Amino acid sequence: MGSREKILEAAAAMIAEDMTATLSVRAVAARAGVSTGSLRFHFPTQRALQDTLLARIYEHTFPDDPIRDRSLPARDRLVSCLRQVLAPAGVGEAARKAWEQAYRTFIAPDPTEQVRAAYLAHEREAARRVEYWLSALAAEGALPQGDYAPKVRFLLTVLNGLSVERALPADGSLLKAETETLYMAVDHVLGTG
Amino acid sequence: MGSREKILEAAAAMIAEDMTATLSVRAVAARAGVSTGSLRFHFPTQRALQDTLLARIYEHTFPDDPIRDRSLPARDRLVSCLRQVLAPAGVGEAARKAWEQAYRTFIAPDPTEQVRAAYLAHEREAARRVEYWLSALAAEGALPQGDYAPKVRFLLTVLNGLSVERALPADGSLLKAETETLYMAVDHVLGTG
DNA sequence: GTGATGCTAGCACACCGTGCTAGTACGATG
DNA sequence: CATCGTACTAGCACGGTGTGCTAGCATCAC
Repeated sequence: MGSREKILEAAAAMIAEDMTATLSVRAVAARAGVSTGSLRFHFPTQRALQDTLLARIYEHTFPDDPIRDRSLPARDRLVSCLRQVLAPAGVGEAARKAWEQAYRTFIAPDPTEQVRAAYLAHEREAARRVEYWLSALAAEGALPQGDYAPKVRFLLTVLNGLSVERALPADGSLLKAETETLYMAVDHVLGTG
Repeated sequence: MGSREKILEAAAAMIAEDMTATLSVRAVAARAGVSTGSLRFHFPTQRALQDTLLARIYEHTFPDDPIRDRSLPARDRLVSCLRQVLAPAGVGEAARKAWEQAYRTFIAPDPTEQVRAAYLAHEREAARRVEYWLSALAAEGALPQGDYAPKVRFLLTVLNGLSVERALPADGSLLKAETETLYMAVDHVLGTG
């Protein structure tokens, strides 16, 4: 097995064991039984490693991803994927229950290291998914390539806002407002607004 | 001037110059002309610095109606105004307390008509302020006139997301992420992105 | 043989946040 | 006056991060 493959396998294993793993150069290299220099050769930047790994993971789990269905405009696909992230937030009564759960686990208790780690795992997982979608759309030219981190954070913030608004009382049509807001956020990220 | 004040002033200056600045321990200490140990004494963790600075910014920048001050770009003014809405959300421990309050009053209880009305009053008040700012900016041509409702809802959703993220554990720089996200939202609304 | 190329190993550098210790200024207390 | 405790400052050390660089080792073409 080539070094490149050993590296990817080690990194995947580390991610699988602990979702909050940071995948540092030295840790991955050691785990793979490879030198840092070798890792650097195959993945010139740490970002490259993360990207390749991310693509590999999602390629494996979601062979036919809606993000790749080119029969729809990019913005529609991204919105649909974001809704997927939003889905566990529930609606109506379920949304309130979901927020009760979230509040009790992440906000109410003192932020011990354990609480922090648990939440950051959730957050990072969501970020990974969003980042993957953005990179997939960037591959087909729907948005410029580069550092997606700010855009990812932006979208996650919008999702957080929408999810809390699902638990709060609302006056008008939640669906319409939510859809409009989602498209605004997506249009900004894709530059299609 | 005390060290603590010098540190906060230096950090504020660095943020003002470049909103994407990272505010590392040594950079801030050097800029303030104090040692890293001294900085550590006043702010035991880097997160503490960020939180106090954020709080300082919010309490310090309270011009009565900055939206009409044409000496600043429209986007800066709008961001500054939105921060005003975000201010009651608090920072750090206060943010968690604030969310406890919000949760207990608006999410936890069954949404009786009274609860609904109370929340909607808040929401409408916030919406009114945002809409006022948008119309003021539209009057000077910073954005097209028309129906601001979708844009207002969009901005309020972003603010909701940011406020809940203040109460949740965070890994990186809250200040930087929050500023970037605010500017993204504002740039989209103003079409300046 | 002689290079050129692909890959590996490993060190060096410049950062980062944080812990720790020695030292200084100063007011309260004996 | 002397002494102690407290508030503060300075600065180093440690372990962590990503990245650049050089030297070495195969393997193939000529």
